[in-house]
Amino acid sequence: MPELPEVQTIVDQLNQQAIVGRTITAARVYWPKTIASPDPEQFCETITGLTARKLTRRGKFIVCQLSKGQTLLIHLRMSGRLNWTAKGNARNKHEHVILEIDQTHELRFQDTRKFGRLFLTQAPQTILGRLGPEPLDKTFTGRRFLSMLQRTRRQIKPLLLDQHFLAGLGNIYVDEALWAARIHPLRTSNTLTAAEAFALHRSIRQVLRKGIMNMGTSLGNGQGNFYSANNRPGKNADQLKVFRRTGRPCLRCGTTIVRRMVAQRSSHICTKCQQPPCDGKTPKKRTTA
DNA sequence: AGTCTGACCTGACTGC
DNA sequence: TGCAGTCAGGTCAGAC
Repeated sequence: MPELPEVQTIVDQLNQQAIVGRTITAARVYWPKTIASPDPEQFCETITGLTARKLTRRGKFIVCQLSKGQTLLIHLRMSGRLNWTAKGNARNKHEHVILEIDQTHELRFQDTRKFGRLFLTQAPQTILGRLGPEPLDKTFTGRRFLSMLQRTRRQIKPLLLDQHFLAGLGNIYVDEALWAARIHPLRTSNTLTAAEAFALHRSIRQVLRKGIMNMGTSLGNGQGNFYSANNRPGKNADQLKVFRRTGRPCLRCGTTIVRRMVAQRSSHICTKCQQPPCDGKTPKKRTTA
């Protein structure tokens, strides 16, 4: 669930906790599969005693540069959270990794669905290097995006979800960006006009910036919902124009928003604002939620 | 080259 | 009230 704005929110808050300069004084792993590499025992042994040098984000990864050339990469996947807490508070059953900080605090990796992964590595580029450009980076220009779109003939929605193509977008912000740019999720990437590509480029950056400003999107109250490191939900849900608005009127034209499956992902579309491609293909119908 | 499926997991929700 | 079935914001490997 956490996409770029949610991950950025967590990174910003952990930086406010002044995590940089602090030392990991112990590590415990309760669900071994959470540690992608090295093996959990080696992970605990290596990370203990290391000091945080810098905390940043790349795509949906939280990147924590540590002393001795080590880097901790955290991917939250669907339901991962980081809890910052005083040492010694009772562990909840979904907290799978605990890093003790300066013997006084704990950074806990909580993950209900257990899809999230932690990597401790001296070569983070072997993982991060496979990611596409950062959508909010200065070098990600409209022209560059246009040329990226022209190099392939994939459906635009799964393409935008592909982290190797562009890093950081997930289902929510892709639906929002496509709606804002009036582009149907089934359009083939290389059929977008330059004007459409520029509009989509603009809308991607806008929805992400707004998501960050609102400190992420939280939907409902479930276990998998987004909560920041301070245990606060994001405020972006009210700002969503199309995602999970099935059956309600489009905020631009009043047409009823529909939900369709596109590349096995639920997609929310205004069929008037977002004209389907003219190749005769009809999207698979799906019951509305 | 692009698309699709299943796997990884638990909890929330729906319908009977 | 309880149970079974379905679905969910992500990513990857492997088959076609």
